Amino acid sequence: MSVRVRYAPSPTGLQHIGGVRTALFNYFFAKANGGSFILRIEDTDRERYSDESLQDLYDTLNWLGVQWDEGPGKGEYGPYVQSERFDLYQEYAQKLLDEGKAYYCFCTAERLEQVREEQKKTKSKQQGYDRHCRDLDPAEALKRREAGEPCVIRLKVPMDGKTTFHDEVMGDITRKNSDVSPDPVILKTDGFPTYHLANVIDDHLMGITHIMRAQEWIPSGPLHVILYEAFGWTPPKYCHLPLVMGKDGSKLSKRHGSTSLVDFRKAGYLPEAIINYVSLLGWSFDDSREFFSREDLEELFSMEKINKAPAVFDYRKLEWFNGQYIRQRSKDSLMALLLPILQADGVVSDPMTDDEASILDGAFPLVHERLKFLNDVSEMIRFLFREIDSWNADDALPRKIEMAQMPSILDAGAALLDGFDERSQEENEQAFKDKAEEMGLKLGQIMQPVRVAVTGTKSSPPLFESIGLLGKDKAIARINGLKGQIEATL
RNA sequence: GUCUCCAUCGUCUAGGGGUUAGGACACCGGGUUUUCAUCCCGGCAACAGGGGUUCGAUUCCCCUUGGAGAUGCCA
Repeated sequence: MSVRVRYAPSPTGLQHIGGVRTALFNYFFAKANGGSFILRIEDTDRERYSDESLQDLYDTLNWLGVQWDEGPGKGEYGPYVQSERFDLYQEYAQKLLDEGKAYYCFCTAERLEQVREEQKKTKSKQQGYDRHCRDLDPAEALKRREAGEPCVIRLKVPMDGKTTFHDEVMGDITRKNSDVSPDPVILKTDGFPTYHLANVIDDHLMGITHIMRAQEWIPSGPLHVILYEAFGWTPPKYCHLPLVMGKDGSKLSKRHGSTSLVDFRKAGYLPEAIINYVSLLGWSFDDSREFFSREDLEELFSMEKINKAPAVFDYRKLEWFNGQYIRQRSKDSLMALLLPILQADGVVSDPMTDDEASILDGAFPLVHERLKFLNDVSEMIRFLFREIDSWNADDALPRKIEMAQMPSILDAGAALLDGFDERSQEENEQAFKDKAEEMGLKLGQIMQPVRVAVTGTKSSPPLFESIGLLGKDKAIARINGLKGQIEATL
């Protein structure tokens, strides 16, 4: 039987690292086994549902290059949106009702709240619902329901015995039935199913062979098995993925930093960096290899190498991957990403002028080696396209130099640029060295003021290349500009 | 509280009854270099603790400790 796995997100928020990790693992597992990856939308929470979340889901998967074999509007097992399967759930819930495996419950939210309070206060061992309506006479209950009294349907969880399910990663997991959530709601007042019901029905009907999801679902594993048994179905295989944690060891969330994929996208991360890094959260290949493209993973991913312990999300390593992948990108493909950023930041015009295009072309190699995030590009090369309004004189001031010496150093720098175009890179460097020596300075003590004057910052792409791109006249003008600014303060 | 799960460098991990416990990020040092990066070289750094089993445990078992997750008409 061929592998069929699914990613079944709830469109109630932006796609985040945890969800994407689950999606990716499912996707890779399907691909590596010649199976199908199914996308199912679990939009049963009508309160929290949002169209934006749904759009974000599609955007994110597309950005990552993850394509689903079946999903909304595509495939034989549809519909793949749970709200469109509404009637199906009624039907199956009714079946459980008819067989005495589920029951109507008329308890109000207030009563439930009270029960919970009481349990908390008395430190009762019994947790959750007190099964108040479990033994209502079914005929009586039906009458009340038909009279319009709001109600839910709850599953009758066996009160003794135990339930075991096998997890491909964890091994056997057993829970006493008395410890399983006591009679959870499977159909809500609004007629929509809860996760447990919808999930089990859909996974069964869609022929899902492996359920790969985060470990936070382990506790409801036995409950789901009980549901499968109630329907007389065989549960699929389970594979619970280790949780992704923040630095403090709790489940990764917004307070740990950016977690949504849009954030990463906006911050200038490359999809290949995210894919590579995330694939290594709870999975590994061997003792040395750590670079994997999406295509590699589609081939190499294996369930056996998933590990059990939770993984802390390390932003620094992701950054490092991002830098690596930026350097791996071809000029064209990186430019295609950089140009819109430069335009949005007003560094170059839209469309670019010929001048800008040629400067940018020359600046590319400089930037390629230096970029960690795509978005850093604007700050890095703005000075090549836009004038500098004012300088930070302290930045320009080298160690062991007085501000009063700066005008003469800057003059020397400007003078050196006079013959800049006629000299080679090496000759220019030599000229600066000679001049520095002549003035009793170290090379850096003349380079730094000039660098800050020309680029506006202490750290910049190589100075001579920058001046070459900018044009020596502009460079000289900036040097004089900084000099003027300093003189005004002396 | 209760239930379940987990436990190798700070982090991601490899390994597995006998290894100098390997790699990567981060960090520190050095080299290249006009700054910043890149790049190269080197270093620091781990089997949570206690019991077993065994000739021998980091590896297998148990306990303790620590951590996490779940305990919703959210998924």
